[in-house]
Amino acid sequence: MGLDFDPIEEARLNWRRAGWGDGQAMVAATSVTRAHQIVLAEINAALAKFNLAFSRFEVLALLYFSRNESLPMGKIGARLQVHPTSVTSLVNRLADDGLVRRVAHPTDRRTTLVELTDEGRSITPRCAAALEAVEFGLSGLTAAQQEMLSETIRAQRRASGDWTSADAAAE
Amino acid sequence: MGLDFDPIEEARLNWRRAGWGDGQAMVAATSVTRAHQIVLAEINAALAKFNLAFSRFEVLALLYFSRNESLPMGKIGARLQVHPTSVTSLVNRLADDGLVRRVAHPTDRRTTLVELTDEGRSITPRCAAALEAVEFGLSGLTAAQQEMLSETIRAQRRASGDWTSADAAAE
DNA sequence: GGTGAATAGTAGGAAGTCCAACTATTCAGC
DNA sequence: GCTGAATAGTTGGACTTCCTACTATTCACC
Repeated sequence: MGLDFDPIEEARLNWRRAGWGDGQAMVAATSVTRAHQIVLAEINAALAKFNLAFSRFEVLALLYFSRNESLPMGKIGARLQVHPTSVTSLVNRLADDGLVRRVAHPTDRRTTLVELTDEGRSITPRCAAALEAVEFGLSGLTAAQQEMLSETIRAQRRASGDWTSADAAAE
Repeated sequence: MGLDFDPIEEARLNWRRAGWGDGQAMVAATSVTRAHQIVLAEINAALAKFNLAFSRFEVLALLYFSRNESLPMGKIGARLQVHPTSVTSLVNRLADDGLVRRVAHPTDRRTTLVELTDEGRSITPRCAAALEAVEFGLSGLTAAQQEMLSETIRAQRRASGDWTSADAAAE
């Protein structure tokens, strides 16, 4: 906020001056970190009136989209790519707020299903509208820039093995 | 891991199907979140042997680059764009590990200076080399892609007021 | 020069994330 | 069918982040 220069550009100059490299990867990684910070802050501000944070909304949206509005904990973690303990924590808080409930799996007693409550089902589209209204914190970018950002990161995600290119059989 | 489809592309389809919008901003924001997750995980893995996390390395690098290898807490927060309480927490842990120390400001008794210890000074370039070796977790991208990513995010950062374009007076 | 606003930093608390360790359940193979 | 490996979740702890106070100090202005 109070700076009169781009701090990341400054870091690149310092990095080069120290002979640590061209600073390109450093700048890219730092930019990603900062972009995440910006996006998360604006998203959370938009969701504050619903008493939600982005990660919790992601769980609600995932359930909303799924066939029976219910999914096992593990599936949620795999889809959102978060740690099992994070899923436990998120579902705990969502359940505290009455937006989801835990249900026993009919055949596998190891598995816990999470399903939307009526309140969860009703709040989810309203949250989505609030997020669309602020363009997920990315209103500083044109549609083309948003697209380019997504595509570039997609290359990185593919390289990181986020998914296998659909030649393989189903799980 | 484990998925045979791109979960973000899947989310875009669901988003459209529900009539919530074109999903472009959602995909971009989700991509940024995931990119941050990937980058942070790889960076932290590279720094694990130094018992550091990225945010702590950022503090060390900033001090390393500054004139007297010391800065006020507040300046650190402004440069790294993190909350004052985060700076307190980071400096606490760096000080616990003997990499920095707190020093009283000579004239302003409100201010606390943070300066590198000998150990901090010696570890910093070695961490930088470790990060360059893994390209900050972005080795899945070409140099051109890294550059494009940085430039696109730069537009968002400018729109978010990360800095004022050097026309304004100093702070 | 004394009062009130601004500034610098810290403390306590909530949330999110990860890890390691643990319980419970299911499955595989002899 | 029994034993051991694999799977599903949870618990407790560490770390990072932010927020809302709060203390201490400095500055601005009457």
